[in-house]
Amino acid sequence: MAAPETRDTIITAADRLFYERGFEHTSFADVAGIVGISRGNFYYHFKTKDQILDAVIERRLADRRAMLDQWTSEGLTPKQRIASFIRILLVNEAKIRAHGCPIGTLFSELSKLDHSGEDGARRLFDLFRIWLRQQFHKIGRRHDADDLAMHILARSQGVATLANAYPDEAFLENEVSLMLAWLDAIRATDDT
Amino acid sequence: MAAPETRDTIITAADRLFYERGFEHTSFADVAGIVGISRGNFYYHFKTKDQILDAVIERRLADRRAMLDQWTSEGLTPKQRIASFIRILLVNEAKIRAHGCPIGTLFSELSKLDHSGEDGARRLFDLFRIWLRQQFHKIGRRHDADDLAMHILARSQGVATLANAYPDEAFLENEVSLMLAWLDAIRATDDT
DNA sequence: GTCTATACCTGGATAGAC
DNA sequence: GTCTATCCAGGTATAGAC
Repeated sequence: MAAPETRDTIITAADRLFYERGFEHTSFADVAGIVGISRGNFYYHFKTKDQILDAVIERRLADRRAMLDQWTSEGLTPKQRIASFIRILLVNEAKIRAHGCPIGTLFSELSKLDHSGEDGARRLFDLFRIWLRQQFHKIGRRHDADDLAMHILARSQGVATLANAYPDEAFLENEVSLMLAWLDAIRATDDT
Repeated sequence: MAAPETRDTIITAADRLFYERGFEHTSFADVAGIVGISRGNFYYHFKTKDQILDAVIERRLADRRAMLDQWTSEGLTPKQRIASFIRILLVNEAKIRAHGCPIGTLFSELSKLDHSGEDGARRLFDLFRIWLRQQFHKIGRRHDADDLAMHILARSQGVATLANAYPDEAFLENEVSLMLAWLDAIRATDDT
């Protein structure tokens, strides 16, 4: 039963390196070095680099899904749940300043590679988009729930990008406050 | 006098490919193929790949600077100038849907490579940030001009990222409308 | 399941002829 | 200024021993 453990360790290491250095810039040697196995052994667990990417995306999907599920089952109101989403920027502040958003930067990279994994990365956006849409729907914003979801997703992405470009400034905290204020001002009435 | 032309053509081709495929994923052979020269000839014009990157960044800086200078000298009000900035998203809509923001995606990539060019890419953000700050300052927002500049920069970045992820949706136009409405509501009074 | 050794290719970079 | 030929490093992937 040692194999699954190694496989898991590889995914964890690859997940980290893909985030910190990017997918293409990360080599098998890099991952193998961290895991402490030989490059040859790698191919016992993953046939190609794309397979590791797929596994990393699945891992990220599972992680995020678990997080959203927890918020959903915690007895929070929909608004409080959306606030939790916004506060991800604060919880992961140090990493975002250093490497940007793990979802946004991965998508951006794969998009340029015209890589098939682009679809996988988009599923990460979809996960949040659909979940956010549901929350806005519950608030009563039935007609523009998706627009609001996309709006808050975009704001988060932009904040992550600029926080990465200007990591030593108070910008990130300021913007989170603005987003929470925006959320607070949301009323249970549709635009139309 | 043929040399400068070739050099210029190389920069133009590299600029396009770095945007469409990313810096690292673009090879000398790719650029040479478009320009129509041999790989060897390349090194007469640029000693290293980093030198091409520097030239591309300088080119982008000059292009954007010229655009901002034009708006500044066109007799527009500061608000109208900021609106012009926001409408970049519409002017370049097709490209943004296909490849994201040329500045944001370049920065994101170089950031992960811990590349020295990261500083160059940040200068592109700085160019817009300082210019936007000046416009908000002229409106009368002396105390939070920089915050407002960063806010609109971040919004633009986020919109570009998500428009790239969901290119076939009306999202981009919706968000531009929201940003213009936000701008319209700005009053000449400081927060403090 | 893990190792070493190695094949093979791509891509950056150099040398030197024209 | 442009070319061809070539070197070399790094990276994916395979073969086969242990």
